[in-house]
Amino acid sequence: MFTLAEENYLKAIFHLENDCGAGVTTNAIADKMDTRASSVTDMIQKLADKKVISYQKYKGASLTKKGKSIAVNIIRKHRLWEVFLVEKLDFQWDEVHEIAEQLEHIKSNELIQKLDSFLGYPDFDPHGDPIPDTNGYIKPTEKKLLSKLKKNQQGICVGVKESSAKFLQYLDTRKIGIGSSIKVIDKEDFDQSMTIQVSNKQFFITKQISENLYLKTI
Amino acid sequence: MFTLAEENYLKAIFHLENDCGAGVTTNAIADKMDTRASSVTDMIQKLADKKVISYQKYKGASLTKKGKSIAVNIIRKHRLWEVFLVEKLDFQWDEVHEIAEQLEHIKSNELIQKLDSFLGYPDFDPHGDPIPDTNGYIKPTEKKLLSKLKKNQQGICVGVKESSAKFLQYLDTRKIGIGSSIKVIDKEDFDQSMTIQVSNKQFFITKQISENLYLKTI
DNA sequence: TTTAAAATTTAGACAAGACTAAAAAATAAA
DNA sequence: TTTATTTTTTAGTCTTGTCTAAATTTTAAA
Repeated sequence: MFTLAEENYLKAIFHLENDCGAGVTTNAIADKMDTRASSVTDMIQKLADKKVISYQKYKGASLTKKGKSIAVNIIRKHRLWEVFLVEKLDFQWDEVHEIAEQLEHIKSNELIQKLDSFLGYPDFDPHGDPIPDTNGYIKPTEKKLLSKLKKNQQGICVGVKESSAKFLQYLDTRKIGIGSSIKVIDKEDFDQSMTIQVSNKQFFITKQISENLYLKTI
Repeated sequence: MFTLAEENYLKAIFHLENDCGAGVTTNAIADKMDTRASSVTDMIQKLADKKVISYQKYKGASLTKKGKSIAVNIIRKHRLWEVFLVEKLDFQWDEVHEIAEQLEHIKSNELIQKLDSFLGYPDFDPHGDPIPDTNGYIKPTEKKLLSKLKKNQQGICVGVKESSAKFLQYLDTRKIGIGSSIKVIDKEDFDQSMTIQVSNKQFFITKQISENLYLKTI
């Protein structure tokens, strides 16, 4: 059985490995977990003892099969709870992350199986992230960052990379959400800023925004 | 903010104070929490510093207004989650206690308010225990232990005192549940054992059973 | 390639929450 | 009321997870 702290480290390492490839550095983890490098070293040594990560001094860490399976299960729980909060309890999509951070640590396989069924076996969470199945399988999705699109290309918004409340609220005020159709009207080479069209309205957005919106192109 | 351990102590003290009157002894708490008296002493000193219990050396502890309010809120959360698990996720009443023990510590007032609304503002949990309202008010119920009834008296089962899975399963196999009509057919003075009738069937039950079933007499 | 800077690890300390063993206080029995 | 027993508290230790400061290793720069 794993402690709350251990579970959070595993989750952080999973996300870092996913975003930046294998071999996660101590500092990267410290940064993500908002803690000190020395604390991270302590913990990854403990996790290596437990065979959930492989680790060599000064060389960074990466999840073992077992570690990955634990991490994916936590992510599965997190995303299912987010669906519950939005679909059943009428939370907004920017309000659910923190609560799901707590709920993801509740230990009961039967609970998650029943919750999944109650929610109708959803495929995606409210931010468009795929929900791993019972076996930890994550359906690969062909999604593209809005920032990668060229002038006149368009797509459907299928997810957000960042899911901070502030960013999500920014999107809300512009009526951008999962399912929105977005077209690049103009793109500035110099700073990657864009003019986009979302259902008849045009917006000017910075690179910071376009790098955090996932589209499915059509 | 209170830690998980602190919350569990407050809850235990609340229940003990409710069952046996004010001034809860160190040993009683140790017993309930399955820990050592010395650990309890450490904790109640900390809780006294935080003004959630009043405590004098060797004299036992009792909750302050603030402590009681925290304890009741945890109990409110526990019972609402139990309703959710049984009503929405189709758990049996003997399966929900352990999961609710975890869920009761999730911190979000909005979550509980929305859960309450989602469940239709239930008054009782699946074991017949009243659910405190937002202000911590617990509706007083006139319920009586089955063991207090005399021969030929009867009532409706409105709750259980103990809610261990084993006891609840015992009741299940005899088709006794919340709402069951129970009549005392015979009572043995010597050991307080009883013969009771539940919808046409008669059972022999020991004192240990009758002391854990609450009835509303009619 | 040697030096400087950055990243990582170790050493030692601390708080929370538990434990054992021993001391002190309260209660029950003689 | 004095003694014996039970209850409670204190003292000291342990584990988990964190921290700071210092030492070590790796990487980047000159």
